Amino acid sequence: MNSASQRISCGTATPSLLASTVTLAGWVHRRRDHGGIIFLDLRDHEGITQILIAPTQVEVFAQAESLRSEDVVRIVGRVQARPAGTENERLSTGAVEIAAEQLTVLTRSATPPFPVANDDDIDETVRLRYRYLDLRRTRMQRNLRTRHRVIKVLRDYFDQHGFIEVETPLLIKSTPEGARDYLVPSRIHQGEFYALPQSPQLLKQILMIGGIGRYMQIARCLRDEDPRADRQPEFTQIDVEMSFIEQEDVMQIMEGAVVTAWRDALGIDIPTPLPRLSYEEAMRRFGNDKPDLRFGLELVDVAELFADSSFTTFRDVAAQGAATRIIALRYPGAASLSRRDFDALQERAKEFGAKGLAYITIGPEIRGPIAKFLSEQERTGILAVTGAEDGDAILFIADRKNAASDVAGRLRNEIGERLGLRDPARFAFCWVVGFPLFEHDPETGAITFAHHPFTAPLPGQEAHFDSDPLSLRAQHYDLVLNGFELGSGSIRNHDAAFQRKIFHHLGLDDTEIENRFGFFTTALTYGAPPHGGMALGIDRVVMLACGETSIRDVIAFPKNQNARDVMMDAPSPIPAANLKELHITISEVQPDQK
RNA sequence: GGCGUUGUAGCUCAGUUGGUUAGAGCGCCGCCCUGUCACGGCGGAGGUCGAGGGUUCGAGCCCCUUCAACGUCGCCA
Repeated sequence: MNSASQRISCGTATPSLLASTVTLAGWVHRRRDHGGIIFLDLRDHEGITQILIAPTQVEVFAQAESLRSEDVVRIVGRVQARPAGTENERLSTGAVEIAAEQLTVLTRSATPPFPVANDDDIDETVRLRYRYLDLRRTRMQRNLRTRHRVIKVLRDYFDQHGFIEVETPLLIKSTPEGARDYLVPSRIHQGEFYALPQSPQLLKQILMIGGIGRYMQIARCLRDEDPRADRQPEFTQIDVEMSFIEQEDVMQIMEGAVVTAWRDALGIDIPTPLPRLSYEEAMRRFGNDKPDLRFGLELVDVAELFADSSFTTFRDVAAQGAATRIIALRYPGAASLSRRDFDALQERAKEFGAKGLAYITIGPEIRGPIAKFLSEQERTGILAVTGAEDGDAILFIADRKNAASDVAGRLRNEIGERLGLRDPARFAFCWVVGFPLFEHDPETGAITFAHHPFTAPLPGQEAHFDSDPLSLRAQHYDLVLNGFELGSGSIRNHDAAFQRKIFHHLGLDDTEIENRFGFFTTALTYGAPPHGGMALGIDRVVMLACGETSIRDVIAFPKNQNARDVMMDAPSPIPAANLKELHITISEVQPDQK
């Protein structure tokens, strides 16, 4: 290498370097070979610089002719202004080019299976198999850098607010509630298993008992459940816990965290305070405990309009009062949809769990299968409460309260999607508070916790604790963005006896409590401070910040929807000797498996 | 586990009512080209039509089974 040359990156070739000799290295982004002259676009993590290979440089020219996409080269050359009229305004380095004097091929690349030089959509399996090539592309470079900046800003924010980062172990005890655990067999202890943490929940609470005061961690969490676009077997939370605080304190800190992240990492100002909705209100207006507030189209209760209706289906539902809902949902512009379209919409509603979907269309006349049942008074009332206009359709969902809300909420999101109202460049945050403490498990009918069993109820409900547990509200708060739950938190029970009472409500006897949570209930007896916290799903935060629709696009090495790493091919069988050492025998292997 | 969509060249896709030898663009290989920047021109190679079975004189196309990817429901304290 020329010792007199200055090392620069492919993103920093500027006119200030004119006439100096520089060294730069990178990947061959593109080669434009004109026969008598060759242009190389050289790329590294900072940008692209054009290299000029002149025919007078005989040896360099001969080597450049052999270059192919993604070969790795080092160039020594002089920075020169591009001839007038040949500047490239789309490149930050487009005013200059490097006239190559030396060219060293550092590595040859095999022909890439897909183009690295653009962000065209490629089958995701292929992207993941060759993830190192995908990571070179602009999209993943940008996403991972955004991810870094968001995490960096959050770490700094919590540091400035007196939090310290504490690492918690990955090999912990299985506590078989909630999600399925990933298990790790113990070699030393035959037949025993560690679990990988679904979250550091109990550990961070014990850190509070340990006097840490303000804890945060960029924490990896592992749950053995089926992946989705917004769920991975392993994912990252920014996990927070605080002592001697109340719900409002945690919400203020976390609100500040996301607003700071958007401002300092993304350059976007989010108006504060963030809107707050009660759980009841969210379900009533949006049919969802994570409402997408980028658009209106709110759910409208119309049961009272049908109290004396000749449409008996609705009248019967309305007669059941508060246990049921009849919801009207405006679908702007849908009056022109065909019968087929509405049939498809009804199918969709049934997929969402609806028993049926009634609808009318608004125009000079009100039409639709149920129109003939509607009195003039009902028609007027419906138009008034929904605000529907000519050209709209109105959908009706009538069912038990929770089912109707849920179906209508899903339909609302679907309509918002169809109408293009879910603009990824808009960020509509909100808090949802006042969740129930307990709920019915729809399968067993038993009482289960709505969030987790360590959540404290709102104070002042003692009178109902035993008589009507389902009426209890929790000190539990969710942060929601654009219809995604970004994070969930609560004030925790810090009284050992009360925590035990909660466990009893959930059907655990003292022996089970001792076996599963004994270490924790014991810790609570030694002066646990009042405490609470929250965790934000970083992958979802960054996904939305990047305008992506899958968290796989903001994770360097994600699993596919079958929980498989297709680059490494994991999971994979292991040698019998390893199994033996772990005291494991495989009881059955399906014959079609490899 | 259920449902939906998709599966054709390395990549992105087209392929009519079932009908001769399955196509395009990009990429790849060769030749030409001195100011391009998605350089251009000429030529060429490249296919288990996801897999298996069936119907048919004949299947990329129709039927059955199956696999995979993505989306979704269940699931995700």
